[in-house]
Amino acid sequence: MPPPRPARIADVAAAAGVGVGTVSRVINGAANVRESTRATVQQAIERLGYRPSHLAVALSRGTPRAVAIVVPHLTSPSVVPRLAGALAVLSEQGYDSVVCNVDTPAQRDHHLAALTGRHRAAGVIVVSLRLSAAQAELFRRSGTPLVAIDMVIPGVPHTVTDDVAGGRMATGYLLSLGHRKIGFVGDTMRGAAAAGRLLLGFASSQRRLAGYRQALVAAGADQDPALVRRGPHGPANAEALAAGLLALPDPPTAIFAASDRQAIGVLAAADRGGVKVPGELSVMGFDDIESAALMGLSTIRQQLWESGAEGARRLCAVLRGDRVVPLRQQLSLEVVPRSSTAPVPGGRAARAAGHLATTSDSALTGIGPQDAGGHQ
Amino acid sequence: MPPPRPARIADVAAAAGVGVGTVSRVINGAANVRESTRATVQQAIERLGYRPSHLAVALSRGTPRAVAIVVPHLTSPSVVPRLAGALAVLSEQGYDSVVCNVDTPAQRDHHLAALTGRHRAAGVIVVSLRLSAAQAELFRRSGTPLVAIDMVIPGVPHTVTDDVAGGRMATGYLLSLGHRKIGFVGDTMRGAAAAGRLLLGFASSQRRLAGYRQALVAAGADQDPALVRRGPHGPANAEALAAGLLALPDPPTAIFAASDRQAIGVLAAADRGGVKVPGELSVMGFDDIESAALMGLSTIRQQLWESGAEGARRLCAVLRGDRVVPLRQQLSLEVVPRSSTAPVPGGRAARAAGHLATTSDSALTGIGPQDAGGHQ
DNA sequence: GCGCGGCATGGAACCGGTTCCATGACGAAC
DNA sequence: GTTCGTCATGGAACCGGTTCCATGCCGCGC
Repeated sequence: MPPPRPARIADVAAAAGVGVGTVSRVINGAANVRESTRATVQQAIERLGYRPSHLAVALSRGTPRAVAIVVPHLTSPSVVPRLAGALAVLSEQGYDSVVCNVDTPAQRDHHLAALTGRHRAAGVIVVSLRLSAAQAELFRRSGTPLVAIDMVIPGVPHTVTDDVAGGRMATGYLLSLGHRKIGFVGDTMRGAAAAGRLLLGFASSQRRLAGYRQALVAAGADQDPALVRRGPHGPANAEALAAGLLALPDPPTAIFAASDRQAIGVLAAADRGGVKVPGELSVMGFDDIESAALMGLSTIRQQLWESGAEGARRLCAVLRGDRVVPLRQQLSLEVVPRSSTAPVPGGRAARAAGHLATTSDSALTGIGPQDAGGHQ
Repeated sequence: MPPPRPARIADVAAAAGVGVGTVSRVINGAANVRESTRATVQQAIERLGYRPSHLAVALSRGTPRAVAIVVPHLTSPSVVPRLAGALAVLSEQGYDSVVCNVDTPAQRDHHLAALTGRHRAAGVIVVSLRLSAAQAELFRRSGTPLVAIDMVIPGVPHTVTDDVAGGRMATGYLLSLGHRKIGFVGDTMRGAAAAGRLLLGFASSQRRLAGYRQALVAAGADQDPALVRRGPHGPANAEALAAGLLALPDPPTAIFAASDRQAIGVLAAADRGGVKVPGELSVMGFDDIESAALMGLSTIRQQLWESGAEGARRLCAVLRGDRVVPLRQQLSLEVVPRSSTAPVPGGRAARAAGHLATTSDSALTGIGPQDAGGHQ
């Protein structure tokens, strides 16, 4: 039988007539090896078809060459680009990426506990997941480097966006089109928890709502509590919420949904109710997931792919031993006008629309409790 | 400092006053350990906060507890559910899942070569990716178990669907609604390769086209080559292709797109051209991705999540040492009628629509070169 | 009372690398 | 010619578990 037993480093050493240390140096490209020796060893490696054991290397070096990424609700469209961005960077840096998908709190706790185990992962990236103090402490004590994406964890490098500013931008854009009665559709914590879903999106929904309110206040526009509808996450629920808004005696002329998925539910409600978009109703989403472009949905673009890539880059920096400062990294947002928004029927305004369309309004961005930083 | 050095098994043994072998037995729940000893060791483990080294365990046992999943174009909506299904099963079975996203042939080759390395992965799942003979041979020789999803690889367990039958079902459904001029929009290999994209979707597009043709022949319907349009993958391209169909002097009353993403492009073209769906044009997709439901797109449902889960289950079976027979596992398809299809305007027919709507037509399924098997 | 089987146990060998230290050869400087 | 430094090299120790084998103790049967 040709491959009775895979060759190990000692076999190569014997075949090349050298010591194991020399073979190791050749493999790792160490400097102090005579050229002729290197060639001899190289030949022996090829002749025996030798491949180093990934496990043995990792064990000797004392650290696995794999990082784990914990994501909630993998099927949710906004997390996929984040994951893809992280995978691209990690792959390029030579790391294996262990992906942990999490749909329930139990799964989250299970994976987080497991990942703090010894020699489990060189580092961990968590996406959109809140950690309990105990869990964060577990990471600290186990010495497993941690970075967060779309979630603030004290003492941990995190890559986020300013959702409050985003809420202001979306609402400000609608205001600039002349809309004054602007509805909001988003999700609640309570409903989300009751449905067994994690807090994915909740925190951001809450902050985007805050931005919505700030923009309305700043513009002196109508702030009718009846125009704010919140319920469990998901397009189907959003559709029901939007239907409620459209059934009002004096319905809004525009709706800002806290996410593109929910905005798609709003579009469905409009379609079902015979309300023309954007003729009678403007709809604004958030995230700029792939479907948004396909459906012509106006939205706030969030750098999803880039957020994953940046998180991964920062983790790699930590793994190299670099200090990552500042901990907070904030990616910018951008208004993306498409065909779901239009000036309010019969209204004036729409003067600043062209301006707002292609860049984030720095004046608006500057308002509020959160800093509006750039990259790094 | 409290944690100067993580405890290892020898420390536990010393603390408990036993040998390392005994500690190992306690950890792994071996039978021959006196109860009092077990308790002592257990206490020592907890007192020292001992956690076994994942790497050392894997190295000793001779196999990593991780499997790799190679997927093309992670951002493509149809692969995400497949991945999620596989992750769910693997996680439940206690495996780490290393995800390799592949966007170019070079990346594919790189990952496949790496994964055959020694102690790299306990097994590998490839999704929608063709392997060269050399690559398949590499897996065989390296002894790395391999299973395929949505791709036939000789000698390797694979979980697939009958795309030809699916093409027949989609076209047959449109025929049952009375449509006779039915267009096809799909992708080509040439265009895909030119764009640097992999063969993702191409092979299935080709087979779905074959089913389309079979159904037309069987129904004695119009088979105009001008109604078949193929180009690079992606909704934007599909939109252009569909626009071409709609601009024909005698345009089709229905279009079958080889995938939901392309169908969404068709919908966009209809929208842009002022063609009412389903009033003037019926549109049929394939896959049943999440967006399809949101947009009311009629489609052929493929069990995407389940395909990933089944592939993972079969890999686990191989890893347990079970023989997996037969190699081919075929998942069923289903017509999902939504609001993008309607009886042809002014037509009779639509008699069998209700029937076809909820179940695959077994008569149609039986035709053609491929077997129509069930699960397992 | 003695021999034997079985069970709990200790510990060495092993998984397959990396790394550090000791060694020997060689050239340069004195 | 001798000594010292440098460089290539061999090989043992180590990473942290699992596993197998030898050992000792015990109880049982004769």
